[in-house]
Amino acid sequence: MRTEGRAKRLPRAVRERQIMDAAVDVFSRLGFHAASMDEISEVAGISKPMLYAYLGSKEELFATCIRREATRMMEAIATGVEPEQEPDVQLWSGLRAFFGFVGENRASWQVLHRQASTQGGPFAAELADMRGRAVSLVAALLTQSTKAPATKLEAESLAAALVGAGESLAEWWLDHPEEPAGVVAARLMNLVWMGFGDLVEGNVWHPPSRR
Amino acid sequence: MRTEGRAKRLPRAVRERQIMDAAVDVFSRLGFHAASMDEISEVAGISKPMLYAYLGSKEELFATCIRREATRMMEAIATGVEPEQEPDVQLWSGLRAFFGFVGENRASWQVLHRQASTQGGPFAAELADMRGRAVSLVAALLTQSTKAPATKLEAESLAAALVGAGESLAEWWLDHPEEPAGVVAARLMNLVWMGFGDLVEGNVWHPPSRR
DNA sequence: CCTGGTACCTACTCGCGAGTAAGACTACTG
DNA sequence: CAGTAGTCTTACTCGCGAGTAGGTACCAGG
Repeated sequence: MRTEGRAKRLPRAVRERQIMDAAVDVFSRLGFHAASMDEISEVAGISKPMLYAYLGSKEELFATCIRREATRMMEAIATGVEPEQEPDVQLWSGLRAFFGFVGENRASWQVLHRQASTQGGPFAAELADMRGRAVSLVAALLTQSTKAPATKLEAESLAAALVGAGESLAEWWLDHPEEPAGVVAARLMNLVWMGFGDLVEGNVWHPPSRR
Repeated sequence: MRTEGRAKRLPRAVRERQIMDAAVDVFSRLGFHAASMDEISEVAGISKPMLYAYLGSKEELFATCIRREATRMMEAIATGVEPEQEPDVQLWSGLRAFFGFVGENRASWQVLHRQASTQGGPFAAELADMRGRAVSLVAALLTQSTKAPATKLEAESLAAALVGAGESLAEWWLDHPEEPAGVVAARLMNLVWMGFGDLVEGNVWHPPSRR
């Protein structure tokens, strides 16, 4: 708890990471507009001019946050899924990785999705870019697994719906933190793979064996 | 296009509706924080003190907007679905009513969902309340249609997932306005009723006969 | 034609937050 | 022990937006 005095001298790279962490924290709690550069600098443990010297304007800082967190998340998902497995297993791994990331990085998800999507301009574009990558991933998975003659466009739109459902469920999850990640992921898996039509008949999907 | 001069004298009730319409418009375009009372008053065609005299502070005004739009939407859905039909048909009607409303009232949906959910405090509570009503509706539908021994809790959570998926798809739709409402609704219907497992086999859901 | 009440206005105050000017402290390099 | 490059600060300016004081136009009923 420092309140006064000079901050310890640190190399630029380290300071920049501290500042980014503070920024993600504050943006996620307050939103872009309500967050003030004063508060970010205080949380980061430095003074405002440092902020401007290192990360530029408020908008630049926010965009940088989005890019960093988006990259972190896509990497988490990519390392969680192995391309040679069955389609449903791949989807299952992807969902678990996704919800795992969101669960352990609520702030990241907040700033990424909730904040970025409500501020217009370049921020939403940044987010849309990430979503596009996710949709392509799922679409490829679907195309690969489809036996029926489905068009590329149809796969794309279904993938978009699934990604949307995932985003939404994560959003919902933020307000119901008591549920474990695995349960939420399994719920979505069942919903999108089996459908209500099967579920009300008692047919559920489960992962093949253990692990 | 008035730019100067006095506004026509109007009874209070009429003015209040004009102001609410303007507020929904501005809040949806700019978000709560970025929206200014000056701009709302200008769009409404009156001066700022009128705003304060009639609708109170900025926060009160925003909360009033949310309540009004939430009520409008729930009514639109309720009138669209007939309780004596088959479960899947009920769901289908509900989805069409929902996406129909969102399509014809983008601004309402923006202020309702995107804005209300990002501002904390009483706004999110207002929204959560509406979502709760929607979830109960769907949960009842599911419980009624289930033959398997599903718990109430399971129905609730599945309903939450479905409502979440709907919210999300509507959200996505805002950024892809070229799609017609019926197509988006059908997509979600297929996804949640059939599931990918069926869809990749070529099994799709369709409404029973025409209309 | 006066008298009140309601709709409506111009023209402020005041705090908050983005962004900056100008300099002070530290540490390494010769 | 200079000199210099990079870190860090205090202490501002300045505009914008929430909320208000103190009126002016307009329409009743007497």
